[in-house]
Amino acid sequence: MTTIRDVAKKAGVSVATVSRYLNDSGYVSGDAAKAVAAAVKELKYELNPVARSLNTKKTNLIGLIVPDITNPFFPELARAVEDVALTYGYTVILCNSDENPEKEKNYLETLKKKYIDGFIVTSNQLDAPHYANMALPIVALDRAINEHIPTVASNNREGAAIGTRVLLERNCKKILFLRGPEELNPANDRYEGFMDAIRDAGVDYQIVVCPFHFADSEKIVDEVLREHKDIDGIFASSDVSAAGALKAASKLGINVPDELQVVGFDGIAMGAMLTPGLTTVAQDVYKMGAIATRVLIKRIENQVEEQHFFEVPVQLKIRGTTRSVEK
Amino acid sequence: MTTIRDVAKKAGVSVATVSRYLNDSGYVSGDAAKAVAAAVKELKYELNPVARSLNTKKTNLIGLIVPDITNPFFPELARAVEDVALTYGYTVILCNSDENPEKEKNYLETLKKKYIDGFIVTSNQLDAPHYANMALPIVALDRAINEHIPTVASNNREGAAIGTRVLLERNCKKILFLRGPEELNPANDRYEGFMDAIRDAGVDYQIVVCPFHFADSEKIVDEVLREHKDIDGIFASSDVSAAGALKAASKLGINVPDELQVVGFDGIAMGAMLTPGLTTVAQDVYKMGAIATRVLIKRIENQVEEQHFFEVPVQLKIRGTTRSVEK
DNA sequence: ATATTCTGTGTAACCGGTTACACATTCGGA
DNA sequence: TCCGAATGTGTAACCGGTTACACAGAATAT
Repeated sequence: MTTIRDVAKKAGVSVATVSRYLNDSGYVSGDAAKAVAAAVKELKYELNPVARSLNTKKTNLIGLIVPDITNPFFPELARAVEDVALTYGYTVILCNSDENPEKEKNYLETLKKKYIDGFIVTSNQLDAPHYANMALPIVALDRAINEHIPTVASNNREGAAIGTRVLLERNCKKILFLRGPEELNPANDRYEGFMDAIRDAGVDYQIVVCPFHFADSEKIVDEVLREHKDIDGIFASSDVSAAGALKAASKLGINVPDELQVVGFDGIAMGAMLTPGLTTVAQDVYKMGAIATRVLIKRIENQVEEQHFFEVPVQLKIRGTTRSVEK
Repeated sequence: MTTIRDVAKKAGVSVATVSRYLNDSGYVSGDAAKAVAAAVKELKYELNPVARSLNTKKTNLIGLIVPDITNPFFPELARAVEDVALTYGYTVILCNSDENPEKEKNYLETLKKKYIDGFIVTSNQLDAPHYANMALPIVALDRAINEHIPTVASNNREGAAIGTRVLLERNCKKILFLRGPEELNPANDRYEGFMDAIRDAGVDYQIVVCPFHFADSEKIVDEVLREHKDIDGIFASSDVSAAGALKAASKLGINVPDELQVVGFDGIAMGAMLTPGLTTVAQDVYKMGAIATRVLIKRIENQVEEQHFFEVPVQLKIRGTTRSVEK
């Protein structure tokens, strides 16, 4: 393995000059630069990033902490993070937290020791002490907002209002809202948005808490639909629970969209694959990931950025689980 | 930051003794061990992994190279890899290759410089020179087999035969096989398996090449079904293309499973969410990832392991896109 | 009793970079 | 002409560990 000292010797300069040349820092004369460049080329020298990291305490590594990459919301996020990171010369470490604070903390600490440069985090624990004491750049995604930590999120509230209006405009008379877990910020924002739209609509509605989980949702919706035959619209706080609702309806022989219209939230790829295709309020997940990564890297590289909250607009995708609007 | 020298001073021993104690290597007397342990505790000493890596050229980092984490096959794989890696104290770096040899090569080289310990790779380029010269532990997943690289894969051929027989047993008279891309090994194995089962079945069949992509599949199947109204069974080489087929059938007003039965391959979560639920030959993706990770770590830690090929059995999941067997 | 091996420890080089600081020259301005 | 600033370079300490090697005393073998 050829080292910086080999290069220095070959080029007839000191290691300091070689290092300055390589990092484009301090003064290096044209002659010296040329000599070093030649030596580097001839010796096929490649800088050892680990040795550099030991000094600089930087690694060009960023951590992505998600609850579970298996949840269809996150792969696209991961993809965006990785794409943008690569552009800036960073590499991504994937961490599944299972929403478990211990696991999160463990990752945070282990990787910090390894001189990781920063984290992108999807977590509900952002106010926990291990985040406060991190002293490492962090960007929060989708979840909790903390005044010290920049956050990227969809306009969940407005999106939910939009989704609800889709059902109202299509003459739903009794709407079931599948509210997400109460400990999830975005789920609560969506609840607010639903209320914004339904409050003065003069339409009957019902709210049921339902995890973002297919089988659970199917079961819950099945029970509700059996009990309340007059429900003719469902707004689900996630596409996965919307899929569960569709399954339940299908098993009960309820025709979608003729007897029951369904709107989801998220915009995961699966929505288009269902039959009928799922009408949904789509988040621009890729964009969220890309923004979060850029913001993080800016922080890592000490470029000031006063903006703290980044809202990514949501996009309505009308597909087959809702009818066309009657005039 | 407290260093090993601080600990040595506090414990009244040399840094070598401390290092030996920490690594459980060489001789350390009971007294010395006790003194060091006390000093470590008192000073809250934590070893610096970067400094260690500079010497050992090991980092407890492994790379996971997948074509695209967004493809529903891979998140579960990634999850398995991460879970098992964590168990052994390793961390996972996620790399999307887009099947692009340049990108792959780039990741391989960049991370090798960072002293990454090994790779788990899903790639068709495994015979490319940059793999041969790696001199780093690698385990291949799902794709190409190379005699130097341990491989973990499903029994694709047998699985495809099983899937085909599902249609045969249910009296399909004309079967459409959606063959996967010809440059993909597993797709070819599935083709062989289909042929194994269909060859002497005395049933009409047709083969169409179809990428593992929803919209493309929908389009292709739509065309084929329009042309050949007598097709009453489809075996798709992937669940995603099966979903496309279902969509096409639905748009053409063909009832599944009464007029047309469909079987997929992969077992991704989406299959259960479709209506009707997709009958499929499920791969145990999690297990594949787990095995691959264990094999890789064994190699990294120089534990010999003569076995080179690990086959993971496939599991048939009968759901609603096929009828019950007539007696 | 002597040779050999095992146990235990410390010194210092090494992994491969970065950078503070000292020093020398050159140049522009007063 | 003199001085301070700008330019350019090298030495050596430093980042925080690991480990080869030398050495010493105790245990075992002959």
